[in-house]
Amino acid sequence: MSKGEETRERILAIMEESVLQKGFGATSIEEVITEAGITKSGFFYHFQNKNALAKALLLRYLEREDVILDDVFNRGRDLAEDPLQAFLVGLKLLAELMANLPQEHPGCLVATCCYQESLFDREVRELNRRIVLHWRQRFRSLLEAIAERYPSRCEVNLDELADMVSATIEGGLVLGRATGDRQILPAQILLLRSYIRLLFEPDRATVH
Amino acid sequence: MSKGEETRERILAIMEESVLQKGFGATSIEEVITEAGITKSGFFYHFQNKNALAKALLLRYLEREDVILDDVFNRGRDLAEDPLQAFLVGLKLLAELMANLPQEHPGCLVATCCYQESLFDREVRELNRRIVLHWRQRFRSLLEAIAERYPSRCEVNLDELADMVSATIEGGLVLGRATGDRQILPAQILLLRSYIRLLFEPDRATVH
DNA sequence: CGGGTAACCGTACCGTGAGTACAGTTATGC
DNA sequence: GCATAACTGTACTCACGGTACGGTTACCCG
Repeated sequence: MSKGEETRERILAIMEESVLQKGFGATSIEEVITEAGITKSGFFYHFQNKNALAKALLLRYLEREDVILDDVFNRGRDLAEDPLQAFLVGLKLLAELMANLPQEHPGCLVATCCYQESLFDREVRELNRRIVLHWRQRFRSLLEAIAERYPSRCEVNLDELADMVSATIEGGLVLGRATGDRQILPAQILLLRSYIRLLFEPDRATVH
Repeated sequence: MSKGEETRERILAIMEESVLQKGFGATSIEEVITEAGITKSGFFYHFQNKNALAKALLLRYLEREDVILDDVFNRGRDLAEDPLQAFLVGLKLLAELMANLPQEHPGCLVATCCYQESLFDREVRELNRRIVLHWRQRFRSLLEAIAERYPSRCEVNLDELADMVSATIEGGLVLGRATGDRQILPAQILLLRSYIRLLFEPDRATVH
């Protein structure tokens, strides 16, 4: 990594932490460059403006999220070859991961962007949109494998069900952030898990 | 309503529309007072600062939300006396309501506040927290009536299940906003409804 | 109908933060 | 060792939140 890339990465890391903690609008360039040990000119050498920074941040975030989700659901697949069990394990691992996040868990950058729309240009919004559709695709493919093997107890659209995973995470983050209760997000993921079980898991007397 | 209250209300209405569309930080006092036809002095006569405005906005929002939710779930109760059926009808009505929102559906002020935290003081954040707990209470009481009559197929915590209603709405709003697809939110509410059915509805061959 | 107060207006000002301009400087990699 | 990348420094502009404060208008109440 060249020196330039290194500085750029440092800016992004500092920015991300602050944005997730305080929001995008409330994070000033000045405080970022102070912490990064550079000057304003240095900052604008790397990023045209705050918008470009947001875009880079979203891209970086997307990649990291992908790695985390890949990891969780791949481990699920390793532990159980059945697609349903694999997904359920993945959700449980995800819930555990979210429960053990270090202090003040971060929100989601996508949601942050959502509620700051006018600060960003069309390109950023389009990127935001693509991320959500990417998540849909990710979860849909897992759900398709499940639906192929197990009939669902209730007719559901797989795209919508895939969105439900994202929506649960986003919703759980909002509530967790609003209340300051970090257990809400993992609890919501486990409720989603329970729904998936009721939907696809073959009959038993009563599930517990 | 006195002239002062009228102006205050006008400010709040203009502010709310803009905040839901563009976010809190991106809505300037100047543009609000221009649209309201008053001066800066006039604005600061009514509100100490932007924070006080946010607080008033949240309170107003809470009341309106309450009216809407009361209406929807009371109508559910009127249409079916069984608490489960009443809740299911309420959810369906809510989904319909959300599907038919006029253009660019607004986000949620609570979520907006969540992702702008540092802009607000402790009082606003505390208010935000209380709103979420109020929602929990609201849905919990409906769910308790259901759980009393119907055994659940799967052990669930009623507080968490109550939160799931809020989380579904918040999550659906985020996704809808990010993608620009207004159908996501109602679809998510219907999925939640399907979960409630699977959880509590007595056995039939297959639910459709 | 007079007066007091609520509901503003006008003007001038400050601090902060985004962003621009542009010339100069240091460091790095080939 | 030299070109270029990676900055620094200084000096602005503009928008926005917020303050200060004196003056003005409108409304309600006795």
